[in-house]
Amino acid sequence: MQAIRDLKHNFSIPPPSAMAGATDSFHQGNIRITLEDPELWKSFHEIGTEMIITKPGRRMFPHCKINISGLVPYAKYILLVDIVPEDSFRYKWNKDKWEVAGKAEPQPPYRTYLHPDSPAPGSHWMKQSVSFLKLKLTNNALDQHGHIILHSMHRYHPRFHILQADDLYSVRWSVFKTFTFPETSFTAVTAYQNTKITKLKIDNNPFAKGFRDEGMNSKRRTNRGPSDTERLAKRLNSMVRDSDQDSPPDLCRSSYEGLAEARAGCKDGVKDEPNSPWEGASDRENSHSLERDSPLGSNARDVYSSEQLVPGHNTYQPYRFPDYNKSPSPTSSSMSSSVGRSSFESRVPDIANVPEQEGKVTDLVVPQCPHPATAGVQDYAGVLNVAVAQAKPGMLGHHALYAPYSADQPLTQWSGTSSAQYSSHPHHHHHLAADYGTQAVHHGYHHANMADWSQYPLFSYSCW
DNA sequence: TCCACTAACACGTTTGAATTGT
DNA sequence: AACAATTCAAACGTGTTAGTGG
Repeated sequence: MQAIRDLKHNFSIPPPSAMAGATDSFHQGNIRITLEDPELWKSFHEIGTEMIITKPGRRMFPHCKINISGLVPYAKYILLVDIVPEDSFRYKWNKDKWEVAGKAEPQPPYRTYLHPDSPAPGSHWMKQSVSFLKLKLTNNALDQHGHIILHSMHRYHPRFHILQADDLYSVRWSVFKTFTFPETSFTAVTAYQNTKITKLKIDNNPFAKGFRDEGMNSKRRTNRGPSDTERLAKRLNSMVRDSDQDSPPDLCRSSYEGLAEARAGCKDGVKDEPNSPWEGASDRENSHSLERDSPLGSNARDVYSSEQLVPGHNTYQPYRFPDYNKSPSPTSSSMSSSVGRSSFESRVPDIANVPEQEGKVTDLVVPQCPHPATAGVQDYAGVLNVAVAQAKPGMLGHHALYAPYSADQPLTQWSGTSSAQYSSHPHHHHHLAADYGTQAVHHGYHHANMADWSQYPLFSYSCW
């Protein structure tokens, strides 16, 4: 609990003058991240990526793996991943298509995954690719392992955060870079719905090799003896132990290298697939369009583009669109999206010329107060809600921090730069115009009013 | 009846400790 | 004695599917 208090203090709001200076000083960097295996991600995205979520937790596939450049080699950074809702709907799989099934359920406890190498020097992050292999997704709201909790049949996308800090206790005024990749959006499911996704996963994931041989699945036991109970207990024990043990670094531990060829072949096959899994989405030109996937159309896309939302899921609530009935389906969204996302589509032809894939990035200023604030609900501002697989010296010694869900934090407080402000950054827009689908969007978000920061946490308050 | 979900399943991959070699 | 390479068993991760429950 002392750790929480310390963090709370570190993330409290500093004087406006301090903020202005710090903001300038951190803009000298040019941090870039690229998504590894972009073709694989696109292959999935074109079909409609599904991620299995289970009670004990399931890894993502494709994995979140990135390459980073532009960091100060000797400065220390913390890498975080969180997964945020794509829209405010619940979906269902109906006759080879995803359809809106209703309003989204209330957000589960918000969690952020902290890369186990954090904090590490920039040189460490840049010398090799950074994978979040051990990030797990669960649908268990009471999960004790620190996995990221999601709702089944809801759509999400991961965000990558880079924070310059010596450790979680000394987060200073720094630019909080947030990156997103449109092709990493996915639907959380408890069982695969789209058989094409299943096939793609089996073809690309070595762990699924056991299911490649036809006929083996017919072998199923009907008698489940006591040994099963023992086995289950054993597995449960191992899971508990695993959650408590230090995990080896995730850096460059990918075991899926050498799959590029199979992937390329797979992708080609997908490209020729005439049917989109999203209802009414038939325009191949929009195969990379996010709004194709969302019944919100351009509105949803605007929310997506406003990647200044470092706070938890709950901050999305006010920006959701409860009258989803007005958005008939992803079909209409596909049509209306051209206005809101013109820059995305215009850059599609340029993808081939883009050497590497970058994430959409957001700059955020992480506040820190030199003086501890008195206890109070608002004083929880900025406490990281982090799931960490491995604690380093100086880091939190806990594997998971939990946050109560609340939906009373207006997104507008964090979106001082919505699409309008976003457009005011021509440099970033250039990236958009040239590289959508492969390039990240870079948002510069700077809050003009300190009151905005003082009222809302960077991350939801956590306790354990 | 439908649908989302769970648990058990079998098997390939990964991991890391133990062993052997230099 | 120290280090590297190899071996091997346990643990892990995977999609499938029967069963469950709302």
